Amino acid sequence: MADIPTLTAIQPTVSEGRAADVVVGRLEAMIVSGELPNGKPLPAERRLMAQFGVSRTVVREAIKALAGKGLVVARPRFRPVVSRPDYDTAFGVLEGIVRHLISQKGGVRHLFDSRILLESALVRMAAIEAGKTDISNLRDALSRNEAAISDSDAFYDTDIAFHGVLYSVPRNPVFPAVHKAYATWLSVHWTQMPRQPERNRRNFLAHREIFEAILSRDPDAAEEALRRHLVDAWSQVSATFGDL
Amino acid sequence: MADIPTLTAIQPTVSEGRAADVVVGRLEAMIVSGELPNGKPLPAERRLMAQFGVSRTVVREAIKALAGKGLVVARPRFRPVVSRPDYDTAFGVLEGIVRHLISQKGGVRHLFDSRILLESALVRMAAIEAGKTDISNLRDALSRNEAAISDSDAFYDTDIAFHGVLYSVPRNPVFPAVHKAYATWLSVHWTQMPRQPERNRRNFLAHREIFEAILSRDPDAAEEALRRHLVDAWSQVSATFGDL
DNA sequence: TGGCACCATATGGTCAGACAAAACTCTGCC
DNA sequence: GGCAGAGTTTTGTCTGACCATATGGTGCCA
Repeated sequence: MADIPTLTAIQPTVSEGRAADVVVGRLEAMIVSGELPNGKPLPAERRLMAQFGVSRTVVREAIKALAGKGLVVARPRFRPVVSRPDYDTAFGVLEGIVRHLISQKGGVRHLFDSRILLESALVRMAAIEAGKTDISNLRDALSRNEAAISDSDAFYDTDIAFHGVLYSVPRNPVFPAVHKAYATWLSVHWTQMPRQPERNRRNFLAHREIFEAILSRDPDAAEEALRRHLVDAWSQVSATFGDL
Repeated sequence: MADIPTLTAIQPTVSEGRAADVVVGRLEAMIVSGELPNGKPLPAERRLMAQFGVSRTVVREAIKALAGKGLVVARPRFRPVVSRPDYDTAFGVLEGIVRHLISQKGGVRHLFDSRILLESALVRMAAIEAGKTDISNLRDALSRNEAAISDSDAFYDTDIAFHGVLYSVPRNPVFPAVHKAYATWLSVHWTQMPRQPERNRRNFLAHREIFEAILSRDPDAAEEALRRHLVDAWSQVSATFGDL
């Protein structure tokens, strides 16, 4: 045996790997158990090094790793804040690497195509089994969308919100998180596009078409309308940015 | 200005934030540009600190951050290895947090339901526009699946492979990566289930049904068969594990 | 000549202590 | 009671050091 002495003070059973990993494991456990309450700042580094019997180097590496896992959010000069793992932070972790991915050739296209496929399935589902609440949410989102036609910024927000309702239909927290991720990752291109009320109206009409197909419980028509809408949106994007 | 002196040696324009972030940015650029070749180990920490004019502390934090972004893979006592960002490593980054997510109540269920929805869309697509190659891949995967009915381990692999062909139909690198992620994250439960040839045969028949619906270019039948298959698979899982 | 054991060195992992700058806290004043 | 300022914490970074292991070369032996 004869393992690193400092480790024995922490976790005698797990005597392998880096000390930082052990600290990470400990902190993870304390976060999920609620011993470190969500939203509260982590204890100070010096307190942690005393608590775990390791040097500050190790503590800081552990915190870095936690931040990479999305279990804490760390602004530069501030105390890291605990954030219990949820689906949004999961996709938040992807942020960094996805920025690289979409900057590669075809990256945006691949991402957008995946959205088309997923959202097609969602509208089908909506057409088949949307409940009263879903319909009502859709209707509200649609009317807000219409009201914003002359204000391109507001239209952008209500546009996203309308599509967002679709992602809420399955009552599965994975999908809203996916929606937020799509909105974030694709916003770079979308917000840079020239937007006129004319375009907004066109998009609103597409939304209404989708809504009406869902209302008539016609999945094929709903999917068809959605695909037309998204393909059209894509052609706007690619007309602006050229080869992606 | 009067910024940190060590930073001026690195990146005069970006004089904000932590020195480690600057190093991260530099290394990121060197990785995507290919200056640091994919698969090759990173330069030694002491070399990097000389190159960037920072202390080893900063270099090590930068490497940690890179690892968190999935741009390098770092085994404990070995040199970190450069890994150009791709869709697989993107989902690999999620590994840590997803383990927490699926351990929460309903986590596995949410993940599996999202798979059902996505895969439904994929079979529809396959039924509509699968090419000769896709059909042939499907057929091969199916026959390998049949041949493995009596060997549960092999059956498990060919089962995953069969579903994997579905994810390859859109010719979009996002989907194979998603498939791999699903397979990884759900394997914990799947491999622990009691598996007999009887069950394998049942699953194989479901696969064949899906394949034949695709062959007959019938998206509704294909989706229907797939949903039945996956819902059945889920009932096996939940019968084994109870409340998830 | 070729393979293997062994040793020197390079490198990663960790520690201790130090200092500047920014954040936090508490106190006293208005 | 609210606010400004001083003192205290805390983070970010640096330096220098030590240990254990990975790596690479060297010489021995078959």
